[in-house]
Order: sequence, then structure tokens, then C-alpha cells
Amino acid sequence: MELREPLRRAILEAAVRIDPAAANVEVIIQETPEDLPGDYGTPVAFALARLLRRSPLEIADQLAATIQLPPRFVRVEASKAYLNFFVDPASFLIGVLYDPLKFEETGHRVIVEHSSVNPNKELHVGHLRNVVLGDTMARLGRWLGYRIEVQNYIDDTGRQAAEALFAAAHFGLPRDDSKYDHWLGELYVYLHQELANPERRSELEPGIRAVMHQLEAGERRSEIEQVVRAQLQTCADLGADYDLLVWESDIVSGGLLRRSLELLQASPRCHFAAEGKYAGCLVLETEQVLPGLEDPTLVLVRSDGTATYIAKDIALQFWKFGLLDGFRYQIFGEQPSGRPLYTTAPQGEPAGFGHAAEVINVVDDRQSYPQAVVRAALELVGYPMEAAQSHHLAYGPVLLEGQTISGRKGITISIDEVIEEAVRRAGELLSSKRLANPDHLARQIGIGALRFSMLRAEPARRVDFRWDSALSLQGDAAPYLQYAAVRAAAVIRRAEEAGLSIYNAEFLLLGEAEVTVAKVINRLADIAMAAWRERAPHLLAQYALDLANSFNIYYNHRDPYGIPDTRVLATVGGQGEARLELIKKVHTTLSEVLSLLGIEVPQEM
RNA sequence: GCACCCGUAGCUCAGUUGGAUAGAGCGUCUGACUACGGAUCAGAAGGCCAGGGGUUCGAAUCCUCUCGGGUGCACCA
Repeated sequence: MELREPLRRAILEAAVRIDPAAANVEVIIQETPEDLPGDYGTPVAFALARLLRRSPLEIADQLAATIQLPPRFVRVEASKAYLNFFVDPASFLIGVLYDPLKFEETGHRVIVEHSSVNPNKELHVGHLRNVVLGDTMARLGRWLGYRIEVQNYIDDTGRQAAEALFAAAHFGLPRDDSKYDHWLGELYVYLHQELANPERRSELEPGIRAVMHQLEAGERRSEIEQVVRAQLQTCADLGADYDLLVWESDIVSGGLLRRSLELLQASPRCHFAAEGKYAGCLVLETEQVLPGLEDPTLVLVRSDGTATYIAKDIALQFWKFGLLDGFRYQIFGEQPSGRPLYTTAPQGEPAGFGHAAEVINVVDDRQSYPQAVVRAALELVGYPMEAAQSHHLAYGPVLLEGQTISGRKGITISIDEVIEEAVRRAGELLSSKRLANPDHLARQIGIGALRFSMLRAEPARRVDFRWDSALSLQGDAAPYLQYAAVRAAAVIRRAEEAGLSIYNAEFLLLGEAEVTVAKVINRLADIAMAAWRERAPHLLAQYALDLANSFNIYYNHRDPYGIPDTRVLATVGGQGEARLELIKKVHTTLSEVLSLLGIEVPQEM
């Protein structure tokens, strides 16, 4: 329910009435800290004191006397120089409980690119963070009414993919029954052990080269597809899905690269180097745009005529904003979620992908520089608005028990393995309970716990993956949220069985305890918008904890004699019915937030 | 060397655009009608918000310097 704006306007009107010079003052509204009087407050008197050169206490008193309270507020009080407002519990609760909280579809087109894992081996816990962050942003964006297109970039011409395919053919191991990406990954790692020996390296190198050429020509795409399908299975297990796979080779074959280079060459910073270190290369001079490089000259096209990855990244970003076109598309398959998945394909048909107004690239923070180059390139070719809407959601690395992940040193854990263990641990905890569907529940809990562990901290922070904390089933973790939702559902079910009806609800019998919960419920819209704006999904995760916590506190509340005083059942005069309405709102709000986080709400636990 | 990120309780983390007394979880200690579902709740202990200087009525938050940790700076991706 929109509550701040009316209050802000009322405060501003009162201020202007006191002194017209106050017209431009910034009015900040916040919830009052616990144990202090009032529900919402503002420190606006401080700002006015400076502006009007008068005492803030005096101004606060005068504002309190002057202000015309907006609906749902009954009282205002100056406390020190703060102005504190008191809501009327009944009308405030009705306002919060029956606010539909629906964001209008805006048509604002946003591309969220995430995952983008090299197609040469299985996903590990480092990728886990990427997938979960990206998927959560996509869910949030959709909920906010934006038209979200989720893309996954497939680097099918890179050396890593070539090495994996080479290894698979060269070492000729029979295909076992493990998942294809795991099988391939093992051969890839084995190849790297061989490559450590310089003699072996020179023996094997030509074969790898040959595969790279084949990949560039698009000849072995079906093998890459097989890896991608195996990898996508893992993402689906995590609850992530996509709209479009973008293949690197299609950027070249579709002419996007060529067109973007033409655009770039209009800029004086982009030119062919005729001589010197970069003779024969098309280069971009970045020193004016971006500091921090030892050598600010960036190669876009090598002297052998092939493009560097950054050139393709720039082309892709140009395409995302509709500066150029050239892709063709076809269906790739249907995902477990039901969403169809498309892919770029040379033999496909044109379709309406791209043309975004905003782009979010979920990429780890080691790539901050290239991401900045991509943004700067938009500016260089005359698209400053697009540059401003070009976002990099940068996240820190995932460590494994304090160590840097390294496939070659064997310091790595696959997501598939982690999911299995998470589900196993959840199942163990359930074994003592009588449940209708323990296996399904164990998955919901295990995967929820995993996702939450990747979401709870700020993206910029590096996270240390430890089994005990990542899979923690107690404390500030997903099961706490799920439990609160299940508990709320149980209360609702019991109350309905008892025949409580909304028509008997008497909101005048509700008070401070209910208002406290409702205030938390009412934060969601602001939190969701901030999480989107700041690209900070952890705000949602933290909010979910706040909401579940405030409900649990309410549920367990006792009067000074130790008697539960917030019960739904065993009350009279419509109080229980009104409380039930609050609990229903807690349940829908919590379910909403959990679905944004990609955490399922179990039927039982 | 240059550039970017991080530093808050023993540990892992929160802290809306600068606002009132810096909050959780884990761990430690003590409790809660034998339950509208105890995977919960109440309480105790635990802080020079890395350190110095500055701006401000007000700083964990902004500026600056220092220290500690991480990352980036290829005709790789």
C-alpha cells in the first residue's frame, strides 16, 4: 500500500505553510526504531532547520501542530526533532491486507544474460552463484512488470570447447553412463595433465587446432549441443530457465560482428594499426575512456583477420540494444518449467528477440574491465542512453573451504554433486517424520537451501562455500522461510476447518502486534524495486528473513503472564477472523518472495 | 606500478537515498501452558563498524590518507 507519498506530501505542505522557502526540502520517511513512539517518522526538521535557520525542535513542534494527517494516520508527535506518526491500526491493517500489490506490465524490455558457461565440462559451485543471481533477477524483473528475455551465451568456438572435443575423440574412452558434461569434463582435465608436458603439448596442439577450425566452421555443433543440454539439465534442477541461447559462432556467421566493426570504425578511437606492435590489427584506444590498463590499446581484430572475444562481446551488446541485426532462430526444446527455449541458428528464421531498453549481464567481477569496455563502446558509437542502461551484475568468486576453485588442482565440486548432497541431508532430517512425499520435500528443501546460500550475501562479496553453512537447514536459511510459510498455511487450514469467516472479521480488535507485522509486509514493494535498481537480490533474501521472523515472533507472542495472546482460534468477537486475514497476507507475501528467490513452498515439512 | 572490489560480535553475514540506542544466524549460557506445527520463540554474554584525518546538527554509510585481503592489466576467453 502506498503510504509514504501521501505522508510526504502532507509534511511538505505543512512545511511550506510555515515558510515557502521549504518547498524543495527532501522529506525522508522511515519506520520508527523499535521501542520509540510512533510507526513512521521523519527527520525533516533537521533539513528545514538549515534551510530556514531556525531550531529544529521548534520546527518539529510547529510541523506537528500544522500538519494535516493523511488517511490511516491518527496522531503526530514531535520527539526530539523527529516527527513521529501513529497509524490507526484498523484502517492501516485493512489498507495493507487488501492491497493487491500488482505491478503493471510496462513493456520495458530487459535482457538478462546469465550462466554462459563454457561448453566443455559440468557446472561447478562457482557457476552456481551466477545461475542463481541471474535467475533471481529475471524472476524479479518479470514480477515488476518488465518484459524479460533471459539469454545464455554459448562460447562454441573457444579453445576450451575445442580441447574438450579433441580429448573426447583422441583418448577414445568409451562413453560411460555418467552425465555427458561430467564425462567430457573428465577427459578435458586429463588432457590438461598431458598438456603440462611440453613434448606432449607440441604433439597434441595440431589436433586441438584442427578442432578449433572445425568449430569455427560450425561443423561439430551437435556435440557442443550435447554438452549444453547436459548443463541445462543442472540449471533446470536449480529452477532456472532461459528464453534464448546465443551462439558465439552465429555472431560471426550472421554478420553481426562485421556490422559492429563498421559502427566502431566511425569512431576516431578505433583504427587499423599500420605499423608497430599491433601492425595489421584493428584496435581500440581506451586510455581516454577507461583508466587502469598498462597498455590501453585493445585488439579487436587480430593480424590474421580473426576477431577477439571482446569484439564479439561488443557486437552482441550492440545487438542486444537493437543497433544491429542478423541472427536467425529456431526452437531448441521445451524446458521442465514449460517455457520454450530458442536458440540462434544459421538455418533458422528471423524473430523478435533483442531490441532491449536495458541489459543486465551477470558476469563475475574478474571481467569488470571487459564489461566496462562493452559499455564504453556503446558510448563511442553514439548511444549514451544505451550505455547508461548497460549493466554488469558483478559478483565475487566462490571459494571452496577457503581455497580458490581450480579444476586442475582438483579443488572443485560440481553443482550436480552439491544438489545430491543437499537433498540427502534434507532427507536425513525428514526421516523421523511421517510425511506424504518425503523425496519431493527433500528436493524442495535442499535446493532452496542452496539457492538461498548464494543469494543472502551482497554479490560483491566473495563467498566461501562450506558444506555446513551452504547446506545449513537451520538459522538464517531457506528452511526457516519455508517453515514459516508452511506454518502459516497450517494455521489458515485449521481456521478454515473451524469455519472462521472473513465476514465476521473485526479489525478494531487488532492492535500493535498486528501492525508490527503489517509494516513488514508493506515494505515489499520498496524492497523489490530497490533490489532491481541496485541489482542486489540479497535485499530480497534479507527481506524474506525479516518477514518470516516477524511472523514467527507474532505467532509465539505472549502477554506478560505468559499466555499466548495472538491466537486465531479460541477468540471471540471477530478478533480471530481478523488475525486470520493478517496471516493469509503473510502467507501470500512470503510465498511471493520465495518464488522470486526461486525457493519452493512445500505443502508440509 | 596503475585500476577496481572487500574489511561491522569468536565465525558467517545484514544495515533502503547520511538519521533516533549498529541488528540477525551459528557457537556459548538460561528459559517457554506437553503445542492453532518446537525446523519456533523469550533472555544473557559478546562491538574503538580495520586505523587516522575531514565534511555535517547527525557518519558503519560521503571525502581523504594509511594498513590488511582479493581481483584485473595477452593478437586467451
